[in-house]
Formats: sequence, C-alpha cells, structure tokens
Amino acid sequence: MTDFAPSQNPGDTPVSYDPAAIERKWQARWDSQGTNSPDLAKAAQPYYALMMFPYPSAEGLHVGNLFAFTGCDIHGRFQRLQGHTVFEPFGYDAFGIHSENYAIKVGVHPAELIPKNIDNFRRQLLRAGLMIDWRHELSTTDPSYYKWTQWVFLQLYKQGLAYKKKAAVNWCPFDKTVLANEQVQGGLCERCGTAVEQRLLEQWFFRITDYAERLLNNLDGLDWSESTKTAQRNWIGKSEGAEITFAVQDVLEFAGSATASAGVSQEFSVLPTEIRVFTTRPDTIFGATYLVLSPEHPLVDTITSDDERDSVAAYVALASKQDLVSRKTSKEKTGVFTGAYATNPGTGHPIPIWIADYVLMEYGTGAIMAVPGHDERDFEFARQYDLPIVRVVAGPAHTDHSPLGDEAFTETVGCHLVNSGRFNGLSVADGKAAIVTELAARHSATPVVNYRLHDWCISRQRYWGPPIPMLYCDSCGTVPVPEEQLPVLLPQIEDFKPDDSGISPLARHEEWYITKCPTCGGEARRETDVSDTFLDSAWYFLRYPSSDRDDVPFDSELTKKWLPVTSYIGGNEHAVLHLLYSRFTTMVLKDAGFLEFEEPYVKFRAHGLIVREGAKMSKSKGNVVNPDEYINEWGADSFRTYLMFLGPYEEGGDFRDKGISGVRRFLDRLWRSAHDARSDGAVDPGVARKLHQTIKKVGDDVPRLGYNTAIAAMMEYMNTMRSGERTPHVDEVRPLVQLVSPFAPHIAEELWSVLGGTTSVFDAGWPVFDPSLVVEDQFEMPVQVNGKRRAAIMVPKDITQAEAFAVAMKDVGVAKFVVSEPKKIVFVPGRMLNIVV
RNA sequence: GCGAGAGUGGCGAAACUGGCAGACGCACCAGACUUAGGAUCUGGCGCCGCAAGGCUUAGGGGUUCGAGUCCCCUCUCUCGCACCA
Repeated sequence: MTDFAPSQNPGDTPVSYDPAAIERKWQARWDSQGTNSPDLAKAAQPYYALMMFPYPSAEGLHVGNLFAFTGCDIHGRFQRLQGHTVFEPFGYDAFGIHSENYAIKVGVHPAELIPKNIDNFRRQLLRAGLMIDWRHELSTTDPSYYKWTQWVFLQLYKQGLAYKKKAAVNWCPFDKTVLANEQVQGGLCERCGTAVEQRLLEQWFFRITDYAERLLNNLDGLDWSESTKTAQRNWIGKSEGAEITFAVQDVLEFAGSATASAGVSQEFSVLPTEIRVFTTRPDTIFGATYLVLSPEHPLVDTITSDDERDSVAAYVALASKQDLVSRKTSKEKTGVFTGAYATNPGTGHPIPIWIADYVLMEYGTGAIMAVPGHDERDFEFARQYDLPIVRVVAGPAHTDHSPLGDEAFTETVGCHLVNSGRFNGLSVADGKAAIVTELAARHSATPVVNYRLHDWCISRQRYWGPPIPMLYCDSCGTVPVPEEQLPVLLPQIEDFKPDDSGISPLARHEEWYITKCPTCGGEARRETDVSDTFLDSAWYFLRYPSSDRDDVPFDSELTKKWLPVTSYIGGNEHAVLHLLYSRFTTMVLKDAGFLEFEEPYVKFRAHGLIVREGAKMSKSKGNVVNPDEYINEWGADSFRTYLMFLGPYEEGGDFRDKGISGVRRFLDRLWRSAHDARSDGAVDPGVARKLHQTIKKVGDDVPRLGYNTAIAAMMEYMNTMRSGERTPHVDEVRPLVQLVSPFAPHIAEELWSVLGGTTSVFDAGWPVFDPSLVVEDQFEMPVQVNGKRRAAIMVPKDITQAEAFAVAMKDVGVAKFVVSEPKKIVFVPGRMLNIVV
C-alpha cells in the first residue's frame, strides 16, 4: 500500500480549489507511487479494462477520444473500487495510410512524425488523469511490436489461411493504393472520397470466410450490445439456398472470337454448356423466365450467338469501364440479350439468357435465375425489356392467376406454390425442400450456403506498415520468413510516396528486397507489400500484458490470467471490421494452440459521438473542441465529469460551451464541503437517507455506463447535504468523495486526504449502503380521480388501500371531484391511488 | 430500398417491470449579501389562464382505471449497408 500523507492539518486556512495545482500534484504522486501499475502476475481478481487504442494524429487528442477514454477510465476505476485489480493499458495504432498521407502532406518522414505525435498524446492523456498503466504502453510501429504482427501473419500462413491470388481489387487513384472492400463507401474511397477503380493485382488474403459460420454463431453467447451484433450478422450476411444448374441449349456457333484470333482452328461448339446459378428461392424455379449473367462471367463469350456478339461485346466493354459509383447509383437497369437459351429444369421450357450489370460476379456464382414475379430487381428488369412475368407464389387471398400488379410479390409467410406442376399447393418452405430434393436427384441442384463476407485482403502497396514476412525464391517458390529472423524491419527510405504503378514503394529498393533464401541459400526477393493496419489492431490486446517480453508475443501465464478482455469499450465505427478481424485472429490463434479461448472480448460496449452545439465537429467548421484549452480553464476533473454529464455515454451528447460551469460549480461545492465539514454533532437522518440512496444509485448506474444519471444523483445529494446553507458533517461528505472519485480522481484524492485518508482513495474501496435507509418510510402518494392527478399526500409507505382512500377523501382537492360513489378504486401499494367515479 | 436507433420545455437531458412527465444541469427572471463581481446563497422557471382549471412527450388511432413507455398507421431525423439473387 502506498503512503499518502494527509495534505492538510486541521486548523490550516482552507485554500480555494485550484485544479491545476492539485492535478499536477496527484499525477506526480500516482507516477512515483506506481498507483496505476498493478502487479499483473500476482493479481487475485484481474479485470482487464480495455479501450480502443487511437491513431495518434498530429492534431493531438480530440474530445471524441477523450470522451471515449474517460468513459473507459471511469469504468476501470469503479471496478478497482469494487476490489478488482484493474489493468488499464494504452497504446497507439500508428501505422497506416492516415499517418503516411499526413507525412507526405507536411513533407516529414512518418518515422519522425509518429514519435512526436505519441509524445503529445501521452502528455494530454497524463493531464486527463487516466488510470493508465504506462509501463505497458505500446505502439504498433515499434519493431518489438510488429515483429509479432508478422509472427501472427506466419501463423495464419502455417494454418493455410493466408494465400495469394490475383484479384480485381479496389484501387484509389488519389491514395494510390488498394483498398479493402470495407474501405470503399458507396464506390468512393473511405478516406479521401475519390471514385474507386478496379485493378488486377496479386494480393495476400486471409481466409476469414472459412470462419464465417463460427463468427456468426458465437455472437449469440457474447455480452455485446445487440446493435453491434446485428451489424456483424449483417456483415457476414449468411444466406441459405441452392445452386441450380441450367443446361444451355445448343446453338451452332463458333467457339469464340478469342480462340479464333489466337490462330486456333475455328470449330463449331457442340459441347453442352451449363450455367450454375445461386438462389435462395429454389421454390420459385417454375417462375424463372430468364437467366442473367454478370458481364464478367466466364461463359459470356461461349454462349453468345453470332448475331448478338457485337452488342454483347459493347455492353461488356461499357460495364467494365464504368466505375462502381455510376454502377451503384444509377437506378435504371441495363442489359443485353446473348441470343442463347437455357432450359428451365422445372418447366422444361427454353428461357433466354441475358447479361446485366445488376448481377455481381463477386457474389454467388455470378449468374442468377430471374424470377420477375417474386423478385423486385428481376421484376424491374423484366419490365424494362418486356420479359415474361409469371406468378408461382400465391398468398391466401390470391388465385393461381391473380395478376401481380405493379411490383413483385415477395411475401412468403402463409403463401403456397402455384403454376409449379406437381409442387402446386405446397407452402413456400415445403416447396423449397421438395424442389431441391427433386433437382438434386437429377444432379442439377445442390444446397449451398453463401456469405456476403469476403476473404480479408491484407496487402497494401504502401510504405508505412509492417512488411509482409514472405520471400520469393526462383527455386523454392514462396517461402515464409523463418520466425527467428523476425522482425523484417521496415527500412528507413526517403522516397516513400506511392506512385501510380501499383507497386509498393519498397519495390524500388533492391538493396532491401534482395535477400537470401532461407531454404536453399540462393537469391530471393522479399514481398514488398506491407500488411493492412487492421492486422496490427487485430491482436494488440494480447500484447499489452506481455509488452515487456521480447521472446514471446504473449506470455502464456499472463494470458491465462488476464484474457479474454473483461470489458472493451470503443467506437461503433469499429463495430464491424476491427471487432470481426480480432475475433477471427483470436480463433485462428486458438486453433493453432496458442490460446485457450476463441472470443477476445467477453463484454463490449460502444460509446456515442460528441457533437458541438448540435453540429458535427470538424476542422472546416472550426468548431473542434481542444481539450487542452478546457483543461487549462476548468481543470481535468471538471472536463472529465462534464463530458460524462452531457448525455448518455452510449449515445453521445452535445457539447455546449457553458455547460461545464455547472459541473465545475459542483466540484467547487464539494471542495468547500470537505474543507468546512464539521466532525462534531450528528449526521442528519434525512441527509443520511439521501446518502444511502445515492450510494445505491451511483453503484447501479456506473457499471451500466449510466454516467450522466450517476452525476445527476451526486448533484442531488450535494443539494440535499448543503440545503439551507447547513454545514455538512464529515461523515456526510467523505462517502461523496468516494463516489465522485472515478469521475474526478484528482480532487477526490486531495479531499480524501484532507478528510484524513492515508491511502489513495482508489485503494479505499466503495462505500456500502444500508438497505434499510434506501427505502423511504413515507412517500408522497399521488391521488388520481379518473386518472387525473388531483393531489399528492404524504403517507406512510405501507399504507393500506382503506387507509389511503380515507386520507384521500379528507383532501378537499380530491373530495370535490368524487361526486358519487366510486365505481372502482385502483391502489398500487407504495405507489399511487386512483379513484374511478 | 434494407437493417439499427431516435423524436420529451428556450437548450443538454431524466423517467425502474405501464403508475406524480420534465430529475440534474445550462440559460433566463426575481431577491439576499456586497468594495457591482464571469463569486456565493435563496426562490422561480413546460404551455394557456387573473383564477378555478385546462392542455402537453413528432402526428393520428387503439388497448388500459392509468400510456413518454405496449399495439397499429403516418411523418421527420441520425447511423450502418446498399442491385448479395
């Protein structure tokens, strides 16, 4: 236990509240006494309070950051007061495009810039009084960290979960880099807003889709807010259906212009061609009146008839040029007929095959069976090109030939199949099963599950990231860098700007990428791409407890003790990607035998967003709150408490410049109360009652992040304690100092010591309420007549209905409305009385 | 379009399983103390009304003794996804 000498002797002249002085004093003391650095190995009740680590921007800490961190800090401090050993580490997610672009803009190397930004962040965080264990601080840009990021990559590679493929990737012409699908927002680059182009490059991918089912199923058991789970479920996007094979009817035609021009002899195609489609509605097969291929579908050339070859070629060329923006924003559906027909395996009839860009190559098989009667997109397309629309599903009110009207009929519940041969009359669900069974028997259908989730592309053709630890050797092929050779250091190069070539800046440095093959000793070439920032943050929580260890990524004993993370708090903007990627990484490491758990975060809560005066904060609007200024003027304790007071933590709030004065007034009163408190005489019973109610309320609110109402409750107690200018008793003030401590830690330490505390207030535990004092023995009973409140009368809590009625009728305000014998009396004991006349 | 959430005084917001709507705070008004001060303290503060009283939780309907809360319809806003078959 640390030694905390009392700050003031009784009889000293009280000094006025000077936040700057006492905050400096206690920050220094926490540091020198190691107050915030628990012994991780010895902790009896470990509580890992994790906050999402930030990108250390050059602008310094944003109020949004501080709002997030303070909320986590209060949670952590509260858990400590509950007797847990709380580990609250901090770090910096400092690799990535963001830092690199800024470095390019100001013309300073990121390796110089980042340490400065980090120093500034640390300075600001220290001033904010967070309970951070600075001994475990980390930055993802530190070779002692990214050595293990590379190690994580190698584990994925060893598990067969990292692979390289040539893929059409999203290319941002402004940032000059490949973007993950997740970094493309509506066809625009998430960072700079430039329209994204498609490029074909060799990329490293992680097989996250192998884990789709597990990532989905595990969600049910997690203590996360429902909205976050929903977002993850939607992102994974599971859909169950079937792949159905359609035979293309033979068309006499040349095998294709590509082969012809290559000099291969021209032949008539007589081979039966098949098209596989994915559908979630195999029950509607009889309504499939045409097929649609994506313009990039490999069979386009094969099936197109000579007559249509020119128009198809034109359409495909147009579609490939069109960027994603116009493709996604244009409402009109376009397409072109191939001249070919396929056989509907349900009806046996020929149906035309079309090409249209509303069918995406990336999803399913890149081909669909179009059922315009029961799919909105197909309906729209069929209308556009005058294709037949058939009803095969009918609701209870429909006959077999009820017209479909102006839109597709997409309902399924309580509906049955019609115009579907022997499947007529079956419910949609039964029809699905029956039709798939039937087609499967004919080898033309397979039940299939599809996911929206794509494999995770982790290659970046950029400089500021961990080099991917792979080598290419002419004789040995693709070779992983041996673990003992890690880290593959990112070289200090000056020409780190990306260019238009699609090659990483590292590829311009032969002296770096030419190396020796660890297998054969011959010449090898390093992978010149770096990995995605999301990989850095996918495992950082594992590193914190062991951040001082050089020999292992994470110590197994410490990991067993401290992980999974007890409580994780962060922004909702990471509700999908970061959380999904870290869950995936954890599962892989578990499967590889490095971990004993597979879900990294037992509990996750997302905090809200701060706006200012009703508007979003942005540099261009010039309404960004600079935490330094507010801390200078009001003190960190007031600033922290105000941030938590301005709205519900999980929803965010509106920062109003004058609002902080109310919180500061509250702390001023607390200061005076503690200094003026009397130790003689007795505690007022009414105040004591309010105190115990407040202890309960704050203790209930804080764990559920109800910070704003907890603060309101403490203010109420303050008002009670000081009402009528009375001088509070020491025993009335001391518990309040404890309640306030998670929010305003410095003033709490100071006043705790003024009131005679000899340890840190954070080692003093949490006050205990007396349940008998929490319940009032009297209450103001509202009396309603016909549901309208006519009076409120002070009565004993345990008053009976008869007594309550008698008391109520003595009240003139009530009696005058009870003009006749009551028809009914509704009495809720301890709550209210309603007289119905 | 789909998914998630929200709509309450001048403002930020409270309200447990349906039970006094507006706690707490800002702003504002009045007063006290004062060497007129961005200090402190006291009181007031949803709307209409002199009052009795009436009205009031985006709008409309419903269930109920009783609805901000539950159900149905409509409108508005925020966020996420966006032709995923």
